[in-house]
Amino acid sequence: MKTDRKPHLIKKLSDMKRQRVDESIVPGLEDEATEVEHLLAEPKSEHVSVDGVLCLGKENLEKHLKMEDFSCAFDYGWKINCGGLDSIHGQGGDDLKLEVLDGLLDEVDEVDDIHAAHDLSGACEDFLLDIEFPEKFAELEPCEGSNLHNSSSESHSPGFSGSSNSAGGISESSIAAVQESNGRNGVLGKMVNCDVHQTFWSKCGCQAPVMDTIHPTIENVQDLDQSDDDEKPLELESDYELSASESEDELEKSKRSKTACDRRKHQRMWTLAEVIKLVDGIAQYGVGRWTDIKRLLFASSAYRTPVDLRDKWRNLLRSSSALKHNRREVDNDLKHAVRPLPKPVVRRIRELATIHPYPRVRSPKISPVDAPSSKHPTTKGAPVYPHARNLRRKKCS
DNA sequence: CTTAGGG
DNA sequence: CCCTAAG
Repeated sequence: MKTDRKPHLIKKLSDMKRQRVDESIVPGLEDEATEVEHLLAEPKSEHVSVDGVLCLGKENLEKHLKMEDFSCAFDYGWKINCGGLDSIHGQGGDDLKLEVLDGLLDEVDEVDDIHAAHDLSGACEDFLLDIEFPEKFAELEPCEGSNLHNSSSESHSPGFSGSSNSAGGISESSIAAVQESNGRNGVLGKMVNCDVHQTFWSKCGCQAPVMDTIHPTIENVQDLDQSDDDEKPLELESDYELSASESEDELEKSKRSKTACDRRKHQRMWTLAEVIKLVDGIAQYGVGRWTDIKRLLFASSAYRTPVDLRDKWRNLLRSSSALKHNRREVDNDLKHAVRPLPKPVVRRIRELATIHPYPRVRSPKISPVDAPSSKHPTTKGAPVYPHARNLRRKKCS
């Protein structure tokens, strides 16, 4: 089964390379073209993908297969949870776990999609969500106290978002994460490979020809990318993950009309890590400081505009509140969802949501005269900005 | 330019 | 995600 695919991949790779050379630069592709360029030219990446695809005969094969068999996924997660953490500096630890787990989840997703027949995959996913996460987060939130902390005191307790200091703490640990995952080169390579393919095609305007049921997801690269932040030429944060429904959607879209291609161009799937980062950012800087959050936590991602962050937050609020209402039903849905949201994350979202409810018409009609009796904008306006406005760079020559 | 809101 | 209005 796996072996059947490999030739395809190899062929695809060379195929893709040719395409790139032939078409050189497609209009409107320049910036992104360089991305692909880097991907293909970068010796490291090249090596990875080639290695991943070709050298499956080595120990990679073992890992590769193991991974696809999902057993490795569990083992991996377990290792991180137990032994891996110890060797990692405490601060970034939780972040690492999150990031890694994010990738892990994605992979489980992938595996799930590929071997849809395997009940085991689903079980694994559930397990990871229900068991792994709570345990990991238990370290962040030792008790329910965090909840009180947030609702009672204006300033969020530092302990609340243990992963808040991600900006700095992440770098070391993420590297460790990458190193940790060396054994996954098989899968990684495959994913990189696919991703290049996907990325390349997406630049051309439309959906890449569906080559396989492989869903490229690589969090590791993202981690690396984000750790070094600021200026990383390797801008291939490629958590492309096309869900079944989505690829359907894409197909339908391109089928419908080619002019519709300019709208809904490339929507990047939000990874769990991103969502967590977003939540962290909101916890730190407050709701509405999208630019700040973007610059501080999403500096490395050229996409993800502040508006995107806001939109995502809006959606997160929606889903989280939906889950609040009838937990039973939605919970079930979430598990079947392509992108299940870990409960701890949902919890945090809800906590933040209670602090600053999304800009919603709270007061349908406030008399402009006596409305500003108290100057503080009730809730959302300015939660508490430690280092607020004057932080932003002002080009006052 | 940034944010809010609707599509 | 995209677009627009308002500060």
